[in-house]
Amino acid sequence: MLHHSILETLPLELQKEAIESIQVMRFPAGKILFRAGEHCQGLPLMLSGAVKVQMTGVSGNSIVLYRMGADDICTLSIGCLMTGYGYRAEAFVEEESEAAMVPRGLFDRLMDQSAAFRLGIMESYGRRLDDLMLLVEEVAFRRMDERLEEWLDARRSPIHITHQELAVELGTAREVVSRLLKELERKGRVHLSRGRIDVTGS
Amino acid sequence: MLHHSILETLPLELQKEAIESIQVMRFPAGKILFRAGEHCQGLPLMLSGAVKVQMTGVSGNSIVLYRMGADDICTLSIGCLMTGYGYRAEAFVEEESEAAMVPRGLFDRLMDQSAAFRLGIMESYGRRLDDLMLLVEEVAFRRMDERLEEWLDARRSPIHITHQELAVELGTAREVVSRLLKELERKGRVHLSRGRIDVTGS
DNA sequence: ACCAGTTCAGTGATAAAGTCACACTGGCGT
DNA sequence: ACGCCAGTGTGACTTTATCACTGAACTGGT
Repeated sequence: MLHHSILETLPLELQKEAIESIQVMRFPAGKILFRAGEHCQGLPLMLSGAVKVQMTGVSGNSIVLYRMGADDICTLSIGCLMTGYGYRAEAFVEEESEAAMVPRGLFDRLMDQSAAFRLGIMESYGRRLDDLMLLVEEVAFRRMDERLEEWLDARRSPIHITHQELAVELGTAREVVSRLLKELERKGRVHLSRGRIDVTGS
Repeated sequence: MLHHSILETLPLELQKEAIESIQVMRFPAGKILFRAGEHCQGLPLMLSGAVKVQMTGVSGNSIVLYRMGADDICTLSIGCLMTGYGYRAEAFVEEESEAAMVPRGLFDRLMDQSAAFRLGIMESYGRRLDDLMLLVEEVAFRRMDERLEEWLDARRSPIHITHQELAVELGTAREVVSRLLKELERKGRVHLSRGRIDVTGS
C-alpha cells in the first residue's frame, strides 16, 4: 500500500504503526485539496501524482507558487498544523494522486525516530524554499515574453490550456498572455485555437 | 554563553556537547555572512541581531527576500549542507549579531534527540515559506506606490537609506523609487535629502 | 579653501506590462 | 437553429522598467 515511498524505509515497528494509522487517499484530477483560509485536516505525504499550489492576491489575481510530486510532504500543512492558522494558498490536484494522510501523533513519532523521514521533510522544505526564491526573482525581474516562451518550450505541443490558466502560471493578466501569444503567432512560432496552443518549433 | 536561545532547553548531556562543539560568533553590522555561489561553512543559529537575505537576478537587480532574527536558524544553510550546492542568495548583517555555528554532526544529533530543536527548525522553515509567499504576491500583484508608502509608514522617521537600497527592499529600479518619492514630496508626505527620508505624517 | 573623484538623486524618452472596457467567436445544450 | 457563455482579441490608458544623461552632495587630499 505504501508503494516506494519514504515510509518503506522505516524500521518495521514504525512501519507497522504507520500502516495502521495512515489513511491512503486517492484524489481525482481537478479535486481541490485545500483552499485559502481552511484549516489543516492532516498531513498529506504524496505517494504519486501532481498537485499545484497557488495563491490569490487581494487584487483577485492568482499565481502558481510550486508543484508537489511523489515523496513531497505538504510543508504548508505542517505549518498550519503547528501554528493553527489557516492555509494561505490553495492546492489543486492536476493529475490523479495518492497521498498518505499522516496524523499529527505519527508525524511527531516519525520525526523523533526516523532520520530518513526527517531528511525527507527537510528536502521538501528545501525544494519549496528554492522554488519560491526562484519564483520571486522571475516575477520581479524577468521579462514576460521570455518567461512565456520558456514555459511553452518546456512542454510538448499541443498544449491544452486557456490563456487565463496560463496567466495564473506566470502570475500575470490574461490580456498580457493573449497579446504575447498573438505576437508569437504572427512570428509563426505557435498556432492558436480555443483552449489550445500548438508550438510549431520553427 | 547561549543566552536564552533554544539551546538552553536541551537536556544537560546534549547541552554539554553543544557548548563544547559550538562556536559562538559575533558579526559586526555590515559584514557579509555569505555570498551567492559560496559553500556552507556551518549552520548559523541566530542568538541576537538581524540579518537580511537578498538575491541578485541575472539582470543584476537585487531584492530582499526576508530577514532573520533571534532563534532563527539559517534554512538556506541547511539546504546547502544537505545538497552540497552553493548558496543562491547573499546575507548581510544589518545589526551587530551573534550566532551559534552548529557543526553538521551536532545538528544531526540535535534533530535526533531534541523535539524542541526540531520544532525550532520547523518554525524557521515555516516563517521563511510564509515570508516568501507573501513576497511573491506583493511583487506580482501590488502597486509600487502603495508598497513604498507602507514601507515608509512601517518605520520611524527620519529613515536613513539611499534610493538604491530602498529599490532593493522593494525589488524595483532606483529610478522608480526616486520618482515615487518625489511625487510623495510634492504631495507633502515626505521631505527628501541625500541618504535620508523624513516622513511628515500629514 | 579648493579640487577631483565618487556616490546619490532627478528626469526625459521610450518600451514593457497591467488595467479597464468592450466586441467577437466557437462550441455546447436545448 | 438559436441562445448562451467561456474564451479570446484589441483599443485606450496607466503604471512600471530601462536607458541615457545631468547635476548636486559628499569625500579625501593638498
